[in-house]
Amino acid sequence: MSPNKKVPESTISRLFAYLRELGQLIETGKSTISSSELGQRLNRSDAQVRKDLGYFGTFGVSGAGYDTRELKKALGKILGKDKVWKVCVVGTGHLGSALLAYSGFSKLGLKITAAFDTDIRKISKNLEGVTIQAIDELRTAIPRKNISIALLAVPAHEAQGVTDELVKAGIKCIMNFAPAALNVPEGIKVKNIDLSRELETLSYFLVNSD
Amino acid sequence: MSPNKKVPESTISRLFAYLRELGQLIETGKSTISSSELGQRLNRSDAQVRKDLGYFGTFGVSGAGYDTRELKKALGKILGKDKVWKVCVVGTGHLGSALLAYSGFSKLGLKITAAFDTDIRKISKNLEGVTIQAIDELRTAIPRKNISIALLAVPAHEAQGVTDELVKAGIKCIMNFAPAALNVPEGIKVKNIDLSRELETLSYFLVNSD
DNA sequence: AAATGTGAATTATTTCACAGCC
DNA sequence: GGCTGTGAAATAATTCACATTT
Repeated sequence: MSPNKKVPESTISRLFAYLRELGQLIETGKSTISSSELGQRLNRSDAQVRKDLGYFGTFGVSGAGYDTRELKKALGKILGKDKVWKVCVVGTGHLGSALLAYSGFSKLGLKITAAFDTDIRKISKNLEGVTIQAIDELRTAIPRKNISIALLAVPAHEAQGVTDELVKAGIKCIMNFAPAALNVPEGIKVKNIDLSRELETLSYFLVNSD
Repeated sequence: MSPNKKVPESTISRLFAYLRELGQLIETGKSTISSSELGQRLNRSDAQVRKDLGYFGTFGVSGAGYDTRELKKALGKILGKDKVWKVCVVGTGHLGSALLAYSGFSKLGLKITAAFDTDIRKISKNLEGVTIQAIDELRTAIPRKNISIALLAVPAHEAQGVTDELVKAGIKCIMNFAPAALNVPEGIKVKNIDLSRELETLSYFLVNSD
């Protein structure tokens, strides 16, 4: 019952929210939940919850709802939470360092395994248990360590160049924190997190809210 | 020619990208640009660029394209970049501190004016030029300092409680970094930045990409 | 009775395509 | 000829509504 129809990215994102909520529900001893209650907790409609789940199969019981434990297990499987993916951080400036210091990765099924920087002075320094390597080593280190995700935290003008290197090294996913539009070949996933832009959009709301 | 039709949020977000690109184009001495070239630089179609701009008026010249300087000025006005908005940070843990340390806010038209935390040991400490205040002071400090944006970087279980306080204090926008669904009254803008979830979604891609 | 699963309807967003202007 | 502005068409996402199951 894998997705035969294309699944919207927003659905995937919500499934992770459901998964997290289910974890909490289980902790509080709840063994069953309806789509409407689960939706309510996350400010979503019951229909949306059911539709989202419907992309992947049938998990509920008519009249009763969903078994929290079962659904959590099923979602975990679907979303790849039963695996651990290796991650590297590229760029160890302000943001890169903050990412390296973030302790929540293991709970997300991610493991930071390498860090790269162009700044010669930083190389071989140890940051949060990871030794910073030169960017040129990325090409060999990524396949050797079997890293599939790169967190790209370099300045905008370096982003495309580094991306090309990452692609050559065989990276599968890039989470791009630089305010730059990256070009990558088919089959490589780029997720853009442009915090500045998100912040800026608030000012539009403020201008147009009176 | 203000938005008579509802403008998609995605359009607003792209307009900021256009604005930024225009800044760079002007620096390189480009005085005119077509929708297709601007789009190309940002991996967007020419039609999308024109449609986005079309929500707010007509800025181009048939056959010639857009005057970079004029368009930049017009977009800046539309998007509220000619104003400065005051911001507070709530929660001065790992992420909150990183936000306080981020130096790019002024370029975004934002000014960090206050910081709040529940941890008594942190109160009255100075962080990046801002004195940390107790959460209870938020209620009076926000209206007094005319703060309209809150960056919410508290643990998930505190998020709703703090949000209620922020709302009472008259905040207009909340950028929520906690993995929690916030309830706010009509007219208040919440922007959710759930970095964990974004990271998690990559693992779904990896599971389903072979 | 309660709640699922799902086609159909609705709404939102993007792309197409072309008349009109410079 | 090149390029804008914009209705119309296509595509995507969400919501509705209801037949069906327990």
